[in-house]
This record gives sequence, C-alpha cells and structure tokens, in this order.
Amino acid sequence: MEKKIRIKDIAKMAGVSAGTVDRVLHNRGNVSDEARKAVEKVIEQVDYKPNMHVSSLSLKRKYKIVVTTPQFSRGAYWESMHNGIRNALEEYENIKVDYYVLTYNQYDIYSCREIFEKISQFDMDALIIGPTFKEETIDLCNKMDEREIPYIFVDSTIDETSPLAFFSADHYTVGRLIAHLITSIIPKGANIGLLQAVRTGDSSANTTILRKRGFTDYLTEEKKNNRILMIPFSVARPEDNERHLSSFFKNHDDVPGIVVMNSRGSIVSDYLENNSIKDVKMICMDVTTPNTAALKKGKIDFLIGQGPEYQGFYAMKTLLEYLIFKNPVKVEHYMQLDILTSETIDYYNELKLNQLRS
Amino acid sequence: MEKKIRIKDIAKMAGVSAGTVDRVLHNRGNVSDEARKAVEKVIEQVDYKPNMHVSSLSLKRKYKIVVTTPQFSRGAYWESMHNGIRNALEEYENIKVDYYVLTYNQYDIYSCREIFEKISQFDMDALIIGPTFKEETIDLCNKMDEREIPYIFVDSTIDETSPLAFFSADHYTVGRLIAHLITSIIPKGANIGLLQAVRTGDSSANTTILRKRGFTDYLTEEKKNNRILMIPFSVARPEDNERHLSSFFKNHDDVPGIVVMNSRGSIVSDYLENNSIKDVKMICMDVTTPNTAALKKGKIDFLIGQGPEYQGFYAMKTLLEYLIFKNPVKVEHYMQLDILTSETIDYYNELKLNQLRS
DNA sequence: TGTACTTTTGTGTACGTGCACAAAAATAGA
DNA sequence: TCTATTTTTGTGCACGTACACAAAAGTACA
Repeated sequence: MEKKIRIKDIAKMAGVSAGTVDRVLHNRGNVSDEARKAVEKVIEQVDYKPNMHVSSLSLKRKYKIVVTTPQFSRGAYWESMHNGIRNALEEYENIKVDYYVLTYNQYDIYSCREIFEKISQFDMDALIIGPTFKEETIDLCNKMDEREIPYIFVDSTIDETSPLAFFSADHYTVGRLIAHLITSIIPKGANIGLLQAVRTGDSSANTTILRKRGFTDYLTEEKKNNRILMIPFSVARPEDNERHLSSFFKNHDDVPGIVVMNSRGSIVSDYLENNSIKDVKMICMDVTTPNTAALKKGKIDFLIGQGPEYQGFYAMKTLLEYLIFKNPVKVEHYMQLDILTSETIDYYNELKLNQLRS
Repeated sequence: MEKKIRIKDIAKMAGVSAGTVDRVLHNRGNVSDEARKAVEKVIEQVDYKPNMHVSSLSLKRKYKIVVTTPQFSRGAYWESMHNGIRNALEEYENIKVDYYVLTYNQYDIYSCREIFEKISQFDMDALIIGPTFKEETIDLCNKMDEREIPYIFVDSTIDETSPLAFFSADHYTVGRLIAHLITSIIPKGANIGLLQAVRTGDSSANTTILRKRGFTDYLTEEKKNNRILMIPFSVARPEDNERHLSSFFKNHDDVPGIVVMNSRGSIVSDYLENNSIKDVKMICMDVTTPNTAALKKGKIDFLIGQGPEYQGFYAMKTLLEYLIFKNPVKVEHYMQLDILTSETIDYYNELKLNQLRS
C-alpha cells in the first residue's frame, strides 16, 4: 500500500499551513493568489483522496435532503429504493442529515403536483427524485435549477433536465433483454402477450415507452415475427383486472409467452395459477415480494431486477460526497440489470449491504 | 436518525471511565469483575456500533494477512477475486495491513503443496484461501487451527475444515441453474454437450462435482431426458483441445446446446465460431475477458457470474472487522449468482466498488 | 502499620479533517 | 510614519477510538 497523502503533507509541500490547504480545498476564499496556486499545483501532482469518514467526523454542518418518490407498500419496488437510501445514510453515520421523504400517488397527477409544489418551496440542500410525471418533474427541476439546489434522479431520468447525476436502468436495453429472453424460451414466431397498463391520461411513463421501443426494436432487428397481443390492465383500479385478463384469455388460448414491463407481473401469474392455465412462460420486472413468490413457484420464468437498493444507495452516497467535497460527479449511471430465476432468487436478497456480522 | 452511542456514553452509563469500556470491548484484561459486568450489562442494553473507520484511524497495530489462490492471468476469474480483496483494503485505508499474495499452480499438486508448506510456517494474523486441492487444503487448515490463525475461504469451501467464514457460490445450485437455462433454450429432450476437464489425477475440484450433481439432479427431477455428451478438454495442455473438440464434433452434429461448468467456455465458443458451427446454444461460467467477448458476439447465450470481486471484497472486509473487533462472524456466505446476456454484460462491469466520482 | 508489589482505573495524546479564532501581514488613510 | 482596517495565515480544538502511561486502589508480607 502506497503512503497516504494527508492535508498536512500537502501543506508542507506547498509551504503553507494546513488551514490554507483546507481553505483551498473547500473554496472558502480568503487565500492569496500566490498561496492558492502553490496549493493547487501540489494537489495536481499528488493524488489526494480525502477520507470521507474522518471528514464527517469533524463536520459541523447539517444537511437537509429531500427524497420524493411514488408511494409504496411493503415489499414493493420503491420500498427497496428507500432502503438503499437509508443504507447510505447508515454508512456515513457521522454526517448529520435531516432527510424528508415526500411521496406522491403515481396514478394521480394532482397528488404529484401538490407534493412537487410543496417541495419547490422547501428549504433544503439537495433533492432525490423518483420521477413519474414528465412535465411536472421538469417544472420542479427548473425551479431547483433556479434555486441552485442539486438533484439526483433514481429509477429513470428525464432528458430535458440537468441533474447532478442519475441512477437508472437502461430501460431501452431492458426492453431488448425482455424480448431476447422471451423469444429464446417460447417456440419460434409464437404469439407474445404484453401487459399494457392503462393510465389515467398522463404524458409520462417514460420508462415504459423506452422499454417497449427496445422490445419491438429487438424483434424487428432479429427478424422475429412474433405477434404482440396487448393485455389491458389497470393499476389504479385493480378490481378490473380479473375481467381484463379473463376476456383476454377467452380470445387467445395460443399465447405461450407473456411479458410484463412493470412490476405487477405477479397479478398475471396469479391469474394463470388460479385458472390452471399451464405452459405459459413469463418474463417480469422487479423483485417485489409477490413476484419473488411467483418466481420461486415457477410461475414466472425470469425476473429482471433493476437493483433499486443500489440505485438508492449510490444516489445518496453520491449526493453526500458531492455536498461535502463539491467534487465533479459523473452524471450517467446506468445500473446493473439482474436476471433472476427460481434458483438464484434466494441468494439475491441474502446479502444486504453493510450486514456481514452475525 | 437515532442518537449514536459512543464509548463515552457507555462509560457514563456504567459508572466507569472510557478506558475501562475500551478494555472490556477489546478483551484486554485487567478489569475487575464488578466493572466488567457493569459494562457488559450496558452494552447488552444499548446498541453500540463502533465506527470502523474511526477505529482504524487510531489503530496502531499492523496486520499481516496472507492470500493464497491459484495463479491467474489478466481478465481471469481469480484476478477479479484479488481486485475485490484490494478494494476492501482501500475502503479501510487507514488499517495498516501487510498482505502477501502466494499463488500456486492449480493444475500441479506439487506446486500447491510447496506453497502451502511455506504458508504453514509463515508468521501472519489471518489467511484467505482460494482452495483447489482438497487434501492439501485440509492439511493447511489443520495447521492453521493448531496455530489458532483464522482463515476464510473464497470461491468454495471444504466441509472438513472450520473456517472463520466462507464466501462462495452455491455450486450445487449453479449446476441446477445451468440445467434449467440450457433446457429452456434448446428443443425438448435434445442432446447436451458438457465440457469435461481432464485433470491430472487430483481428488479435488469439489466445485465441479457439486455443479455436476446439481445439473444431473435437475434433469432427473424435472424429468428431462436429454442425453449428456462429454466433451474432453484439457486446461493444462491447451494445445490438445483443438483435437478434442474436432473429434467430438465429427461424431456429434446433433448437439444444439453445450454447457461449460468452468471458466473456459470461450475456448468452445471460439472453436464453434472458427469452424462456422451455427445454432449451438451455450451456457458458460464466469465473467472473464474472453467469455465477455464471446457473450457480446452472441456466441455464448448465458454467462453465469459468481461475483468474485464481491467474494474477495467481503472476505477481506469480514476478516478486518473480525481482527479488530473480534466479533462473532457469520460463517456461511452463499453469494449472489449473476445471469448475464449480451444485453446486460456492459452494465455488469460498469459500476465498480468505491468509484463513483468522475 | 508500613513498604513493596500487583491489579485496577482514569487521563491524555494521536489519528485526519473541519472550522473557529487569534495572530500576522498587507493595505488604506491621515 | 503612524494608526485603523482588511486580508491572509497559522494554531488549536473537536469529533470517536485505541492505546500508553500515570495515578489510585488493592494485596501480601514483614
């Protein structure tokens, strides 16, 4: 291991005191040009990596961070995201952070507007956004830009904004992956059912659009001529789904594969199970509790995980590092896609971050 | 965030000084029964989590850690393991560790014996073992047990030993997974080629045995009646493989799927490519450079990753925490299995531990 | 009861960093 | 040139932990 460079070392090399180095590092001003240049020169030469954990030890500042995502229930996708966020806060336990979670109803645009309006007035140092409604999110981001408050996206990003960073799956690739998987496990050219969420008139669901585009692009490029059959489906009114599904399967008894591009795949797999419809392959998204159960029972063949825990974890970690060190941050973070089967799911949730001791 | 409990707090609660609490925490002795019990009582009540990073800051001790694994080349499986180990050392940069890497030739039992003999005499605080030869490893472990030096396995474990912990894939499940994957992408009941490494007379390769058992168990349980065709293969003498492969494919032109349970799958996929043998599905193990290339080109259909970086990372992390805090450690750590396709591989290597800044 | 020794306990310092405050240097105004 | 003011610089403390050392208490023996 090479010798660690400390602030004191830099100070000695630049011929100034540690205090001056600190002022340069943190842009606190009150430094003569001469001294600043001397320090900057040394910093360029040596590879100084400040020790976050030690920094936070002596850090007096308190940060206010707001996290806004869709509402969630136990074992759901967004809960994992929040778990990851909390995990990062635990890793940097010494940093004094007040964090406020404000969730909105992702099927109710008015709920989103209300919450975002509140947020845009909120006093805070940074914001983590799990976006759903595009225009509303752009509005919020514009206000954040004006107030010079940094924000980070998780789950997906929006082109028209300028976030500090985003942590997201590459949803286009998700679509291609789903197409690849389903076509490799069903007969050549067979029909594919695609769950189509009917939303209450929103211009959003960017992720779904991207996924669907990836899905169809793959089929076209690979010259697969499977017919895609839309299965209507409502998240806002789950009581309708039984009807949607039964009318679909009444008309189509020749669907050997179904793909679901949102996290509600278990609704379909449960329907198949309850109605003893066999030999239908399923590809679904997200490691939720019901999806996990369905995967284990073999009702879902492949489950694709977006690693929301990691997205949340790295989003918060990146934010904290940025707030403390003001370092430039890499903007694009396309996260790992996890393909899970009944064999691997048990080990997927096994190893939680930071919990190695027995 | 709840208030953090510090040593000083425990001291006050137990009515002793911080020094005494420290002595109890680290089992340094020289503490009266009365004081020790008082401190232990408080510790049981409150949830004291020492801050590793701060601890290491004031830690004077220097640890000697030995890592022994098979030799490796660039981009190979074992290199990733060592990268993970180094990563953990970087995370705990303040801990003074001398670490010695001693590699042996995994195809030469004498090389292993020689290295292990050296290690058994080596002065050290702990040992990380990537095992290959069973009996030799057991011997080494017995000697470590005698000397009361803790050791941790990575990659795989050996039942007859008592390691502090192990970080490994569940190799039996790996076998089942491979069977599951291959049977779902080739025609029902079709022949499956299985690469069979011919080893120079060793009683080892525990991992391969477990994987193969999982593989055949799956086929039996799921009533798959695919015939398994062995493809001989030599890692020690790679010049023979061209001959092995060509003689195999001369006799079998009806093999729509091949599985490889070690990391050398790209040898087969390269052969297929070079000889224009098409429409053969392949399932291979381990994210090595050549396997990655083959996966991207579509020559391998699924690649299974064991996450050696994570195994190495957590092994070293666990070891350091144990050495410093003497905390009890969870022994069994079956790690996540990653299923990779051409779509997901790019994102798999993207996010390295600890490297978020641009 | 006093002395020598051992065990137990408390205190102080170091680690690397942030930050407050004091000291020193530079500048301005007379 | 002297004083007042501002800018720049250095020093010292705090954070939570490990560990060395000194102080205090306890024990043994004459």
